[in-house]
Amino acid sequence: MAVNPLADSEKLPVVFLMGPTASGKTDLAISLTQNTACEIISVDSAMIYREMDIGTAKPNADELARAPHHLINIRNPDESYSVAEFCQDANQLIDNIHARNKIPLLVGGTIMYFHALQFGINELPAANQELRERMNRIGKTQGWNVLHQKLTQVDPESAAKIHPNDSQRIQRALEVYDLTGVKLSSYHANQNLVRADISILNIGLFPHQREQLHANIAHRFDNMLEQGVVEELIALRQKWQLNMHMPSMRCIGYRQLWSYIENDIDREQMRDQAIAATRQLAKRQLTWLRHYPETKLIDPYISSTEQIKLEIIHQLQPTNC
RNA sequence: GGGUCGGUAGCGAAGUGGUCAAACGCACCUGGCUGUAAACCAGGCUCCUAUGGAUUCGGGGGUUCGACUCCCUCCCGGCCCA
Repeated sequence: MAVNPLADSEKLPVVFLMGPTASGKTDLAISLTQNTACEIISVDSAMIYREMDIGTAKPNADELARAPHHLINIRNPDESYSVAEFCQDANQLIDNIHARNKIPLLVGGTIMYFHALQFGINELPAANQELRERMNRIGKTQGWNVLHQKLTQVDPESAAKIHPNDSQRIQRALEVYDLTGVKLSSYHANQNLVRADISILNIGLFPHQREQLHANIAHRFDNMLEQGVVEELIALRQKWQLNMHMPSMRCIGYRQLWSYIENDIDREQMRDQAIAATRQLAKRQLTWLRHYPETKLIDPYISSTEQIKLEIIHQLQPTNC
C-alpha cells in the first residue's frame, strides 16, 4: 500500500528523509545529491547553530562543499529558533529550489519540524521571554500546579490535555492566553494552513536492531570526544555569553559536557550520560516515525545506501521524467 | 588464621518479624508532542492462562501462625589484626 504522492504531476515534488540520530541520514542525503538534481535542506534543531560542529555531528567542510545544506549555521549559540521560523524558512527554500528546477531534499531528525511543515501549524503568538521568566519564577517558588490551576481557569480544554508536571506546555498555553486573550485551544480549533502545491515523499530510516543503533551512538560520541568536542564547548563558552538554560546548551552532549567542564561530573559520567541521552533521543525519534503518516520506513541496517537510493529515485520517477 | 562490616530486582540504594513483588535514583521499554523539540512530559519495568495466581531479596537448613528482616552453616566481597 505504498502511497506515491508524487504521482500527481500537477504538484511539485519534495522529499522528506527522516531518521533517528546516528542512522546514516547525512551520508545518504549527500550521496543522493550526486545522482539526482536535488538540494538539501537540513531539518535539525541543533545544526542551526554556528560553531557547534562536532557535537551536533554536522557534515564536515568537505561534504558541505560537495553538497550544500540549507538551514545549517543560521543562528549564533546565544540565539534561539522555533518550529514556526523553520516552516517559514523551509517553505521559502522549497520554492527557491523548485524555481531552479531541482527537488528539495529535506533531511534530519527533528521530526516535529517535518510534521509542522507537512501538516501545518496554527498562527500563534511568538515566545515572550519576559513572560516566561515571570512564570518560571512562579513555577519554581509556588509550584507548577499553581500555574496549571490558573490555566484550568482560563483555558480548561488545554489544561485537561496538559499534565500538571509539564511545565513547558503549561507555560506556553498561559503565554498564548496572556499575549492574545485567546485560548490556545481556540487557536487549535482552527484549520492549519497546509500548502497544496507540493507533494511529499516521506522516507523514514528506521533501524529495527536497537542494539546496533546503540552501538553506533556510543561509537559516534567517542569519536566526538576524539575530535575535540570538549575543546569546542570551551571555546564557545569563551566567545559567547552562554548559560546552560539556552536552547543551544540544552542540546544533547553539550549539556553533559557543560556539567563536566563545571566539574559537577567526571569524564566517565559525562560520557555515559551523554550517550544515554542520545539513545533516549533516538527512541523518541523512532516513536515519531512509527506513527508518522504515510511514511515508507526503510531499515538502514538491512538495506544498503545504494538500495535505499534506488528506492527513493524509483519513487520519484513518475514526475521526474 | 582471627575480628569486623556487608551480599536486596540490569546497576546504585532503602527496608531490619506481618501493611513487601519489595521505597527511591539511574538505565531500559512504550507512548504523548502545534513558536524551547537534541526540549518538555506520562506510563511500564520477576513470571503467568492475569481486577487473580506463582516464584523472589547470595546458597542450604532452622525458629515462627508468618522472615528480606531472628538463629545455624556454607559461599563470595570490603576493611582491620595476624
